Amino acid sequence: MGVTKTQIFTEKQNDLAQFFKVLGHPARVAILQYISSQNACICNDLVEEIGLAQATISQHLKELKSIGLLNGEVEGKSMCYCINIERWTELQNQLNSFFNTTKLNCC
Amino acid sequence: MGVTKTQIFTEKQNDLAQFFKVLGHPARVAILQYISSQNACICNDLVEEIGLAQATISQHLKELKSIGLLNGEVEGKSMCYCINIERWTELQNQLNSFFNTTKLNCC
DNA sequence: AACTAACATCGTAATATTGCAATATATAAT
DNA sequence: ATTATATATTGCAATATTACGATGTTAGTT
Repeated sequence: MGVTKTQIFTEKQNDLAQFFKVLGHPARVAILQYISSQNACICNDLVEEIGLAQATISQHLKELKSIGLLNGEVEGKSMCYCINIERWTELQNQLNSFFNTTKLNCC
Repeated sequence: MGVTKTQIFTEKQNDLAQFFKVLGHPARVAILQYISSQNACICNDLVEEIGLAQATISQHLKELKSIGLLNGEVEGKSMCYCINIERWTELQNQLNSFFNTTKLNCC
């Protein structure tokens, strides 16, 4: 086995979990924090800043892009990655909605 | 390889990522939602409700416990799992803090 | 055109996760 | 004491993730 049985869950549950999963790696948390601390961002900075190989950083960036959290623009021979504000806010709301609607019944 | 290089990240980054990671599985999202929809909860219900084997559910519950999100009390021959309200709120705040402080600079 | 810089992608090794059957444990019922 | 029920743990197979070297690709430089 080893396959997550996505088919037995709702689309919302899968989406939410997918989003959590992408944020569930310290490198990706660090990447988001670093990008947000700059006004612009060039991937090569990240390699030095984070301390992982270029290929690895590129892979993490891809995952962050996959949930729409990052926009990438070509800028000369560099890439300029930045946070997609709309998506960022949307995800924060979705997440708070999950936390709030998951009511706090206790036995 | 295959090991996450936790040592190159801060404790906060690792903690936050760990928390996201635990929530990053649809079964665990579903478990939290189901528990919250009941006043009490018995694990056996979850097996029928979620549709995974008992061993698998037990494993997911263990991970949710590992970040302090669930309390488990013995109740007769059953277990009564419930959400740890304090921890729940604490995590929600931590998470919003991450979203808010990760400023929205864009290029 | 050849060269360089900045990524992206591929291939692969190491490790982690998922899921379940089998088994262990603990409590209640008979 | 034996049996039944509920949950935890163990062991294992299948798959996913992480990390990186090697190689591709694309855009600027000489």
